[in-house]
Parts: sequence; C-alpha cells; structure tokens
Amino acid sequence: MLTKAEITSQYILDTVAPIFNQNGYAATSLKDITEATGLTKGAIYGNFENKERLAIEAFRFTVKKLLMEISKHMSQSDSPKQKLFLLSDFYRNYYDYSKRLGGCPILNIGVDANNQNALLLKKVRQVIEKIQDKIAALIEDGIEVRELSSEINAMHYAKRIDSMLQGAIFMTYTMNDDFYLKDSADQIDQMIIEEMSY
Amino acid sequence: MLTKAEITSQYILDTVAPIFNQNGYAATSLKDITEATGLTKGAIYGNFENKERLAIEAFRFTVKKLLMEISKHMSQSDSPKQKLFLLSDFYRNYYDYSKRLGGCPILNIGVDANNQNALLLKKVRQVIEKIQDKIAALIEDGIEVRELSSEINAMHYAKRIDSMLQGAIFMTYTMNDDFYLKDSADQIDQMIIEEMSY
DNA sequence: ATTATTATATACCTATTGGTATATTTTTAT
DNA sequence: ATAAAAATATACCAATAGGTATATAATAAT
Repeated sequence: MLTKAEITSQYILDTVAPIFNQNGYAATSLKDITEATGLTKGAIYGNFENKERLAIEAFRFTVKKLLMEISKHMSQSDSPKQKLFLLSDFYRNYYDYSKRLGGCPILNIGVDANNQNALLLKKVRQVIEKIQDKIAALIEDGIEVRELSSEINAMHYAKRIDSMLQGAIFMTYTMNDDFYLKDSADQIDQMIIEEMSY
Repeated sequence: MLTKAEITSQYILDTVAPIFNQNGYAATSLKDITEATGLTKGAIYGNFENKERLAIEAFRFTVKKLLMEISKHMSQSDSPKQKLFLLSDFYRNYYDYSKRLGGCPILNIGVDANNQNALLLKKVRQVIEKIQDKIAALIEDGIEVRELSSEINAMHYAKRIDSMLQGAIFMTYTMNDDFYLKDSADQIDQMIIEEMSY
C-alpha cells in the first residue's frame, strides 16, 4: 500500500515536471510550484530535500514516461528493422505528444543544465547514452538477423539518428513548425533503406 | 567619432553577451552583469532600458559576430556548391569557435526563450529564417549555374541542413563530444554530392 | 577654462528568492 | 477510539532580485 507521502510525491512530480521542463530550473520558482500543486512549502520540502532534488526527480519522472511511450510504440513489431522505422515514426507525432510533457525534456533540460547544474546535466547525459545504446543494440540485432548490412557501424548510426531527431525537435519547437520532425523521420527512413540495408 | 556611451554600450554587450548565452535570461542577474563589467547599475541602466532590452541587444551582438564569421569562411569560393561545402566545413570547428560566444546563441537562446520571452524568441526565429533564406538562395544559385540538380527543393534542403546542424550542436555541447558536428558535416557533404548534385 | 551636458556611482526601494523551525493537522497502527 | 508517527501548514528568515531617484563625476562644446 502506498503511503500518503508517496502519493503526494508522485502528485508533486506529475504537476511540477512540465513546469520545470518548460521554464528551466532557474526560472521556476517555489511560488510556481506551490501555486501549481496547491500545496505549501512545508509539503514540498517535506517530500523533497530542495529545489535541485525536485528538479532532478521531475526530469527522471518525465523521461520515464517518454521512454515507456517509445517502447510501447516500438513493440508493434519484433523485427529490428521495423522497430527502427517505428522509432522514426514515433517522432512524427512527437510535437503533439511532447507538448504534454512541457516540451522535450532531453533538449530543454540539456540546454538549461549546461554550465548551470552539473548534476542535472549528468542525468541528461545518462539518458542520451541509454537511448543511443538501445538504438545501437537494435541495429546490431538487425545485422544479426540479416535485415541490415554488416558493413555499418551500429553506434555511429545510433548517434546520427539521435542527433538528427534532436535537431528536428529543436527546430520544430523554435519555429513552431513540425515540418522538421516529419522531414527528419522521412530522412531517417531513407537512410535505413539506402545506407543501412543490403 | 564614437561617443562615450557608445563605447560603453559596446563594451557592456561584448562582456555580457556570453554570460546571457551561457546562463540564459532568468539565470543571469544584474549582479552577474555589474561584476563582469566592473560597472554599476547606474551605468548599465543608463545605457540599456532594462534587462530584457540588454538581453536582446546581446543576442543581436553575438549573432552578428557569428554570421560575419560564417560569411568570411564561405567567401573562400565563388561557386555555390563549394560555398555549401564551406558552410558544413565551418561547423566542423564550431565547437571551439562557439565556446568563445558562450555556446551557440541560436540553440541556447532559442530553447531558453521558448515559453519565457516572446520578444527574444521572435529574434531567434528571424535569425533562423535569415540563415535558411541564405542557404536556399545559395542552392538556387547552384541550380542556376548547373552545379546542383534542378529537381531539388532549395528551401526544403536548406531546412534540412539547418536542422541537422542544430542537432549536432546540441549533441556536441550536451555530450561534450564534437563527433556529432564532424559527422553531420560529413553527412551534409555526402548529401550535397549524392542527392543534390546531378 | 568654464559651462552645459552626458554618463556613472551611490543609496535606497519593494518584491521575491530558497529555505527552515515550529505549530498544527492528518494518517496509521494499535 | 486513542496514541504515536507522519505529513502539512504557518510564520518567519536573511539574501538577492530588478529597478530608480538623486548625487557626483567625467566629457564635450563654447
């Protein structure tokens, strides 16, 4: 059974995560947090050590949600190559989806934390590494089952795909135009077919 | 002849621009500004209306420097196609270069300003549009002199190149690894040769 | 050199910042 | 139902925020 504090903690994270994600760490005040949650500082500080700890937990909370959604989308196929297509396909609708999270947590917190919050930056790096490892593993699987060419460097392409997607996310948000996400998904698909396959 | 205030204004912008670029708008305090410049609030507010105005001018200052550096690098050739190669080549060393600016102003201020400062975001958008227009014009030139295929959509590829570069910049900074910039430059070169040329 | 103007420094303002000690209320286990 | 424990609210703190009125100093024109 969940204790009261656990329920409250989850509620705080659920409420506060999009705010941190949207505003950034420095631009999110304790007042923003208490107003959004309807709780007082006592309740916040009873559940989280300080603002930094709360921001870190909020980031983890959002990323967990995001990664689960991606996994779910990719589970539609068992073929590694098809899973790659499903990955790019997930990002076709990422603008709409990620708005609910307050934007892309990796992009927003990554830029925000750089030179500002070493701990938060470390968490972002870990998430990026995890994602790239997963993509690389998928490509390796694809090579093994002969869906993908054994000539290609898996991690190299994993980084390329990740980098292209992050660029598209940045451009889509900044220009408020999801052409970038749609187009980069197409570009990745083309790359899978023309460069990564036999 | 330059008036005292003009010299001081330029000095303030030169000193403060990298700070805003690194920290973001909210995380840069007037204290940061007075300490870095060695001036008092009186001097700052005598030259700039308020913090927002200063941030906007600082962004313009940095972007101007950056765009001039890119132009300079691209002036090494007159051929549109070669100019495109020079563009991607500029970004090969962009990590080192942009560190002096306090990071990439378009990425940093773009993310920072989103949902936070409408005026600043507008300025970022204008800069992005300007850059993409220039790249697209270059591609059109390339088509005209028959260096590039007339089949391609110039603005489409301009956006693609821009998006790929921004992604690489984000990844390079966040992971502290300029593989991403080097690789995306290679990828763009390959794209020019294999997709955009005859 | 003196004056008028411009630029900078000083001192101060209110509001807000993150954070905490303590009082009060709400849960939980008996 | 009651007591012990846990969770939340209240009231407060010092420090800092952006900004301004005014005094002082530096510059520019005569």
